[in-house]
Amino acid sequence: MENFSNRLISWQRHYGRHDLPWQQPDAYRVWLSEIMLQQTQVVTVIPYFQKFIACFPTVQDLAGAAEADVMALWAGLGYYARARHLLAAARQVVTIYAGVFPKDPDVLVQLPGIGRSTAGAIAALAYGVRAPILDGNVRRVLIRHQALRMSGRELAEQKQLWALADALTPSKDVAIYTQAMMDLGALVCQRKQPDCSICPIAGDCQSRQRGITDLLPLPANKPVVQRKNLWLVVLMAGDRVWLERRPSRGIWAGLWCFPVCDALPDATQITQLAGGVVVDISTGSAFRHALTHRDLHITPVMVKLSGVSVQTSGWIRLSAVIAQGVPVPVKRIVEEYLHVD
DNA sequence: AATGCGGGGGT
DNA sequence: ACCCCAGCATT
Repeated sequence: MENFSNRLISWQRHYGRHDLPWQQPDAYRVWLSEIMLQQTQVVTVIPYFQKFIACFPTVQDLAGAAEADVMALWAGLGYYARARHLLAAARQVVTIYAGVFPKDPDVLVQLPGIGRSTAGAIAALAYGVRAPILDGNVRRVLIRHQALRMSGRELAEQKQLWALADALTPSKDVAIYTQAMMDLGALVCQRKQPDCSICPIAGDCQSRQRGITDLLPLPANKPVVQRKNLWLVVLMAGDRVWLERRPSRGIWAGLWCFPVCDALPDATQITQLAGGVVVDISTGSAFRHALTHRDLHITPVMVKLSGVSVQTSGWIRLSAVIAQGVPVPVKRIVEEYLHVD
C-alpha cells in the first residue's frame, strides 16, 4: 500500500473538487476564501466570495475600500471581526509586502485574522509551501484514521493533532494534498454516515478496523448557552427607519442595527430614543436567533413617528437598509414587516 | 487557559 | 424544540 499522502493525492486528482471559485493559483483569492471559510461552509461562502471578487478584484482594490463598504458586503456571513481583520490585512499586504502575500506561514500568521491553519492553507494552496493545516475536516479525518478517542477540542488534543498533521504533510504536491484533506472531510469522511467504501485511506483506517468510525470524534463538552430576550425597536418616519452603528466590540460589532433594548420599552423610553411624536406602537411576534454562545429571543417593536427631522444621518431609507450592512435579525424584520428586499 | 464571536443545517 | 458544525483574537 502506498503511503498516506500519495493515496490522498491520487484520490484528489480523480475525485476531488476542482471547480471551486477560488481554486486558482492566486494568493488573494485563496486568502479571501480561507478567511470566509473559517467557521463557515462552502455553500454559504460562494455567493459572498463572488460579490467580493466582483467589487474588489485585487488586494489593492480591497485595501482601498472603506470599512463601511466591506462590512456591508460581509453582512449576513457572521463573525464580523473577520471582515475588519480582512481589511486590515489587505492594507498591510499592500503597504508592507507591496501587494504580494508572503509565502512563509510564520509571516502570514502575523497578519490580522490569519491563524496557524489559515496560514498553512494559504502557503500550501497558493504557493506549494509545505505547511500543515488543521481545520474541522482535517481534524475529523485524522481522529478517525488514527482512532483517537477525543473530541479534538481540548488544547492538549489540538497539540497532538497538529503534530500528526505536520508529520503526514508531504513536501511534494502539498497543494493537492491539502485540498485532498479538505475534500475528503467534506465529501467522504463526513460527520454523519461517512462513505468508507470510496475512501482512499480506508485500508489502514484504525476506526474502521475497530468499527467505531461513527463514534468519532467524541462529542465535545458543550457550554451552557444562556437565553436572552431582546427587543429591536423599529422607529419609522415616512419611508425611513432609524439605524445606529453597533459598538466596535461585542455582538454585531460595527454593523448597523435597530436600537436594542433588554426589556420592552415603554412609551417614555421610546420617546427618548425617537425624538419625535409617537403615533403608534405595536409589537411583532418574537423569533429565535441562536448563536453559539447565546440563545436570543427577539421581539420587534414597531413605532410610527411624526415630526422627526429625517435629515439626521441615522435615518435610512427603507430600500437602502439591507445594503447598509445589517445583522440577519434586522434583515429578517425588514423583510417580514416592512415588505422590502 | 478561558471566553467571545454568527449563522446555518438537519431532525 | 432540539441537535450539530466550524478558527481566531482577546484577556
